[in-house]
Amino acid sequence: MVSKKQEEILNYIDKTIKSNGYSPTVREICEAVGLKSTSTVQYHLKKLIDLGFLNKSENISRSITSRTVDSKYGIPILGEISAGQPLIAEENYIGELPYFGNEINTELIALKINGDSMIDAGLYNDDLVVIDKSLIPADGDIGAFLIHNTEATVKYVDTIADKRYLIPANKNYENIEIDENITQIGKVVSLFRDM
Amino acid sequence: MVSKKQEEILNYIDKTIKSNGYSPTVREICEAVGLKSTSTVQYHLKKLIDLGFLNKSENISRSITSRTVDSKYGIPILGEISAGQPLIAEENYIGELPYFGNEINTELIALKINGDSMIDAGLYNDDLVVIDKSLIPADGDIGAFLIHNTEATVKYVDTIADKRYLIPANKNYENIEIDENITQIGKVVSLFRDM
DNA sequence: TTTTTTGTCGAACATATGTGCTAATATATA
DNA sequence: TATATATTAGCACATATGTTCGACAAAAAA
Repeated sequence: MVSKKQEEILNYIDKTIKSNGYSPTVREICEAVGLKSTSTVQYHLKKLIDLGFLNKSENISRSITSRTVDSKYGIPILGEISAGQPLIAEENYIGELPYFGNEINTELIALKINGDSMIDAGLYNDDLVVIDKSLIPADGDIGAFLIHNTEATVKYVDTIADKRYLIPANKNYENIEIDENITQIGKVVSLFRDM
Repeated sequence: MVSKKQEEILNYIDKTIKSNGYSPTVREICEAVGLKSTSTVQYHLKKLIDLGFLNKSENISRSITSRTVDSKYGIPILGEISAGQPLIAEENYIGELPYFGNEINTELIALKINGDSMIDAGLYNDDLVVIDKSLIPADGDIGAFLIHNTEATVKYVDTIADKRYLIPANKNYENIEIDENITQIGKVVSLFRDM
């Protein structure tokens, strides 16, 4: 879906916005990722925008904004995960949560808790959890996972008798063994609740 | 130190960065604050930069960054409440939480939950609750209160037999009748948890 | 193999945008 | 009142920057 070059461009844009506070120009991207024509960059930019990774205003310089970044502009909140789509696709995006940690991290997304399977861990229905995709949930941690590539869930992780399980914090739910149907999204690092 | 026009410019820049994700051009500022010459804007910009309110890279479009844009909308986080001090005294201030609403509200403060008296309501030790001082907690709401003007506490509020009580969400704690020793701070509107 | 898709380049164009200079007018200060 | 300081305007210039079009090669699909 996203080619190597496009990922490279995405990373450069994110990095630039983070360190400078404003986005790079087409020509700067050109130079940075080793392309010789600005129109090649335009070509990739258009794709990245169509995929929902970037936003841009027409004819306005340095107007690229990135959803995979960032601190001041918020953590993307994802709703229903659509199968096949990249996690941060336009379709899934339902809002934004301000970043409130200390370090800058481009790997943060937020998911809305659905149901009460984690209620004994203090995660309530409609709570928003922030997930760091760069962290792997260890035993005892709460992690976010994708089941069958479509449904997102948040559970404890633990190892029981050499097998790893998703463990709900509610006696009415069963443990789920982690197999090839389950993809790891990241570790839950914080929680936001609106009352 | 900062003239009216400069404050206006500062506000416009902050607003633009916040809503668009990138800073305005000199000409956009010009238009927005009702000036007719770009050089006048340059003049004010230079001052604001010298005063440390803004940052800017030379010859680079839309490269203005603002230092006030972050802190301006932050919610003060209060630690131990000191007796006698006003609630938002310097002494109590232990940090800042980014603002996440749409309108600007100066009536928001954040408190750190201490203990487990509200654990059955999903408020855990060390959670941060955001309190809107302009809202009065109604029966059934969770509110923040000051006991003996020194100790802050977060509890349910309810009326039992014509008397109002602070009600913990934990069977190991007792209800507290609201009397003259208890001052109301405001209503708890949201929650943050760092894991 | 032929066709389609994808990625790349170069050049030209239009305009968006920062900057510098000069002058005029207000406002404050001596 | 005379002098300095702060604010504003107008204009012109250089260049930073987004966009478009045509061409071409490599990779993938048919």
